[in-house]
Amino acid sequence: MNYAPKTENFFTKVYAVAAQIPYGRVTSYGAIAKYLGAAKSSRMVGWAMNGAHTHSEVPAHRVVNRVGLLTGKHHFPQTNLMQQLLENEGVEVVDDKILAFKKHFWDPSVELSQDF
DNA sequence: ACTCTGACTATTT
DNA sequence: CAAATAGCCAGAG
Repeated sequence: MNYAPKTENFFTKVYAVAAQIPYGRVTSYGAIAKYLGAAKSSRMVGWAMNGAHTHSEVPAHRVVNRVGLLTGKHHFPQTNLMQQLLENEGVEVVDDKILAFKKHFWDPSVELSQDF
């Protein structure tokens, strides 16, 4: 399993993982990148999310940076949408920051079977 | 082919 | 503890 973040294959994996984020849970770009074997390519995860809007099953609002900050909110149709969606799922968000982030954190490397 | 940019992160000042 | 620095790598002009 040495996943090389070559190209689309990497994007596909990102979408596959993001799509499996449970309701009311959140994860980070780095966590996904690491799960895919590209911990250093966390940026690519974010880049992938940029095109995730074409994938209806990819809840981009559940993906935040490592401290639970809604850094990607500006990429949503509405600036507040990301926070609204999270709050709607029971995730407390204040000032673009997820409260008790660790509590809602969902680590694919742990929750998932690491088996593609 | 080159340069700049970016939904990131870890490390060092 | 806040700010700067360095890796990272794919897309766009």
